[in-house]
Amino acid sequence: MDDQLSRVFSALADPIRRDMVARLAVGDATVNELAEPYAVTVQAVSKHLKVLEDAGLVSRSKQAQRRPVHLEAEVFDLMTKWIERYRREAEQRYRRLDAVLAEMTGTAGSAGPVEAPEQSRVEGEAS
Amino acid sequence: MDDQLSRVFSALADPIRRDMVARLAVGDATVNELAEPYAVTVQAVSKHLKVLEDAGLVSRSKQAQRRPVHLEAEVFDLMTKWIERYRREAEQRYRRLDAVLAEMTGTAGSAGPVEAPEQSRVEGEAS
DNA sequence: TGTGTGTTCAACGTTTTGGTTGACAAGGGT
DNA sequence: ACCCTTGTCAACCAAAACGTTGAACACACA
Repeated sequence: MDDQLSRVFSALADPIRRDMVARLAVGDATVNELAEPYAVTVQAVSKHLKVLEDAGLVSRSKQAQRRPVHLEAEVFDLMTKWIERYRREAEQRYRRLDAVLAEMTGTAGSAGPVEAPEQSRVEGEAS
Repeated sequence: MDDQLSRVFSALADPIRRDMVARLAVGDATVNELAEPYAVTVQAVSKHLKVLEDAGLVSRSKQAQRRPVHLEAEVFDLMTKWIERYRREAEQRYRRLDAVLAEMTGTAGSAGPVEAPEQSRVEGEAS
């Protein structure tokens, strides 16, 4: 895993970690509090938190010997931006295709490639 | 990996797969077209597509001996809903905390747990 | 000063992931 | 009929993910 977007998606791919995020949305919590609902050891939860922290989804402050975990909402925007971008493009294309089909009224199948779009080497992570 | 949300996040955790989604947002493509930009074998790309398909992000139609890949935009909503929900909660809590802090003007540190919120066993995947 | 609590580190085992090569099925094109 | 292209399947491999146990570290408190 290299870039942050990968780390964020990867972090949220685990149900336990998603659940912990849900829990943290309610309020900060300690590692033990977070571990309590699950049938895993505290060490495992600590590792999960490290994953979330590396993704920037969570921060840990050092308060006496316990480290309250805090959810960082900003990183969510990174995902939202990525998702919205391509969802929008896909939907636009869908409408465009609809229009084309309406015009030629059923010549090509609705599953055909749209003009073989030039293989434009998508720039992926940029933006 | 069991539930769809996990599969979707996991699928998008890989840069190549995200790039393929970006490419598919422009228009449908065949496996070879998708494989062309990358330094991996066609078989590897085929596997990536299987992951995307299992996540419901992509569908493959059988057209002669080639199988055009099509992006399914709807699944994105699943993620967006999940993300927005907890981002909103976290931000609300942040504002609430701000208000509390403004009221008591700096008694507790800004990192302290907000009243130890009763360990309310978050219902996670529901909704 | 010791003892207990909260958290992390290190080593280990198992499963999943992402890649490879090689073989094979399914359909055009000539 | 033959081959050639397109894509998948199977077996294998190395590395990463997720869990465990056991030890260590950092503090509070008696």
